[in-house]
Amino acid sequence: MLSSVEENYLKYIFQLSEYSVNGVVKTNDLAYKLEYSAASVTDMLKKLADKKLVSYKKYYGVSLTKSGQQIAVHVLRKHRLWETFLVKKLKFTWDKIHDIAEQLEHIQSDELIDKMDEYLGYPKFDPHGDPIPNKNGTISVPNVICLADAKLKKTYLLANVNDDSAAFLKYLNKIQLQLGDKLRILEKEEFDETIRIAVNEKQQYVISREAALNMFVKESK
Amino acid sequence: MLSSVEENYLKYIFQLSEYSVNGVVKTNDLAYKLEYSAASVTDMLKKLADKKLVSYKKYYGVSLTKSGQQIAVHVLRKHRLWETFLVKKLKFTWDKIHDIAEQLEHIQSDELIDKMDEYLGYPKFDPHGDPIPNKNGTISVPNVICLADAKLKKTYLLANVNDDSAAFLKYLNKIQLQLGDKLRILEKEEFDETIRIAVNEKQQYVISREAALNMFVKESK
DNA sequence: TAATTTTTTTAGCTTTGACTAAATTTTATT
DNA sequence: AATAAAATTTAGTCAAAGCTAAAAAAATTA
Repeated sequence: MLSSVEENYLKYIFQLSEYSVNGVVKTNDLAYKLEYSAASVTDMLKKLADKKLVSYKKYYGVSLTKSGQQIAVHVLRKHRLWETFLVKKLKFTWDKIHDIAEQLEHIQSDELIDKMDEYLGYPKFDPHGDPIPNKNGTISVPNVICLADAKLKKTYLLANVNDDSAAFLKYLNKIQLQLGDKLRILEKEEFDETIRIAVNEKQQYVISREAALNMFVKESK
Repeated sequence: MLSSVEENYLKYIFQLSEYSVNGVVKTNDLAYKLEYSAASVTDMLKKLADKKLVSYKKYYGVSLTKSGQQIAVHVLRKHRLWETFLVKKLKFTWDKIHDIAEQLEHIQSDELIDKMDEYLGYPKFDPHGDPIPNKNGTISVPNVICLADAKLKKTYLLANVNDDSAAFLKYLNKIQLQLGDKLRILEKEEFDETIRIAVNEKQQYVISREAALNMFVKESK
């Protein structure tokens, strides 16, 4: 069984490798992310390589092995399920949950996380809009993007909402927004990250970042 | 901020001190409980004494200071709230929750535990029938005992039930048991820990240990 | 290409919190 | 009271996981 520290290394290697060439992560980048010295990171990478969780080549970089990736994805699954729990059940605001989930993700119990998944109704996205890997480690990467990431002037269809609270549903109702509706991005305000949209080429609304994070859209052809 | 290891020491000192004279706990007893060597325990006790969390006298024993006790009770509160959550919300059986709660009790976030308390409806007892300290650290020690601990031949009044699941309430209904009813303990079966009771000097029922753990009684005068 | 800068690794140190073996203190027994 | 046994502490070791400073390799620039 791995320590939480080892789990953390794997998780961050995974996250950095998503934006790197060939999944190879540089020692310094990882050190920066973890806020450790590069020397400490080098040490740990050698240990993880001994355990066959990463392949590490001196002065070149590190990438996850199959088993290393499985563990990383499992940690990510735990992290995102806990975040979902904190927001959906305990009514935390989405900006306060990261540090707590950072601790909770290292609790060791498969039964716990599976029951939590069921309790939450097998959510596909966490409160930040990130996909939650399922029990087998597959991450649904549908061709939808979070409305918060939508491009200016483009038109999208509302594909998914990630909040079933009464308040949110009421809000959607109020602005007459339904799954399948056409959304055109008219303006993105840098200051408070609100988004002005036109719904079905008719009414215009200003959408807060909180709301946008719960809405997922696909490109309209 | 204390490490989980330190928190654990304080928790176990507290628990052992409840059954000791003057709250003084012996090094060896603590070592046995923690499954560590006595030498390791001595080491840690010196460190905890430096931090004014315990008073420790060589060859004599250790007891908690005021601040040490506050922390111990807070850890106990977390442990018991998490156990309650696991049983009430995630439908764990009461015998599987200890090891998970042992990990969860060290998550650091007051906001989390207070929201959890609220979410659970401020329960007073955990699934094992142990009292849950409140936010201020006061442990309600009502003059009730768990039915599972009731003495043979004695008569009690049902004072409290610690399970509001539909199934349990339906069960209580079925055996026509209500708060305030008189329960006489007719027989305690060693083999499976079931208890045979007479309700209001009339019907007799065999109560399973699971059920008895959720029922709290006070002595009938 | 040679020199310089940046990145990465090596070497050696620190703390936490375990361990065993030996020494000491306390308790129990003759 | 003297001795034996049990409990506890001291001393020294180890692994995990961090650190800094110095050395080495790679990348960049002159």
